Amino acid sequence: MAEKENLDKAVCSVHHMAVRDTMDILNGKWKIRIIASLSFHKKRFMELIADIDGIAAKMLSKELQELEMNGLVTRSVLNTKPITVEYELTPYGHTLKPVINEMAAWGMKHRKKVMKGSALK
Amino acid sequence: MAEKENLDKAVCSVHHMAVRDTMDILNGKWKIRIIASLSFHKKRFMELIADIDGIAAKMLSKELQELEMNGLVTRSVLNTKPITVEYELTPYGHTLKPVINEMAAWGMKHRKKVMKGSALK
DNA sequence: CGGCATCCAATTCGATACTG
DNA sequence: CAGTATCGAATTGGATGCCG
Repeated sequence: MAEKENLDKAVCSVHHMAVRDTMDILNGKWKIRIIASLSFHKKRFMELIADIDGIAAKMLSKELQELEMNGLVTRSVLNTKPITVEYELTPYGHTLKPVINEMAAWGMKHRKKVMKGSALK
Repeated sequence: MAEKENLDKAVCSVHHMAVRDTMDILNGKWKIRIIASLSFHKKRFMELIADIDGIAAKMLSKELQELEMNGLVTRSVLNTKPITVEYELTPYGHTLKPVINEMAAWGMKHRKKVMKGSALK
């Protein structure tokens, strides 16, 4: 029984450490939203600004760089004039889709409660 | 084809809005970690502090209050001396488990890359 | 268009000290 | 033990100007 308890603790601990690792990659206010926005199509800088309401260009730029450094997003500069830049999820970035999809599913299910919750603020 | 494109945009938009709603509830640096920590057992304030390494008492207190306001967590004061306070996920809070579990699954799969990524910083 | 640099305001975060 | 108060630091945000 003490063993079972220890196993229990170990499972819980591993689980929580894994969540922490994921959150380390997805740190910052906007990363999850950026990945969600890119999970269907590649997008240009301006499209991301329009899609992610509330984000400032400075923050988008900064968090895109961090995502790129972590290998989740690629940045492609196209030879147009004026310049065009496309951001796209890498295959590695796409592995986050199940996470994003669960979030979207939860958000849709609990939309009403979310509204109520935000009204309480 | 134009219709298909519009449908595409609509699906994408709804998906992204749902993610935004979820992130509105889970705003702040620590909420997901707190919920992950509570997803197995109810815990006391000090246990949460110990479990979520790096969090300050002030932030834990603040984010727990927000989670409580949004109906995700309950706070119970026990008549012991000194006082004991237990935090527990509500049934509503438990509906976030699939989200947390996906995060944990991703973190475990990509642990090596996460390490590499953090080394790059 | 897609940024970066700068300055400044607002918000968030964290360490320490203190209370019931 | 479970917080709150306070202060200072860090992060975030907006506005503007500039550049290729």
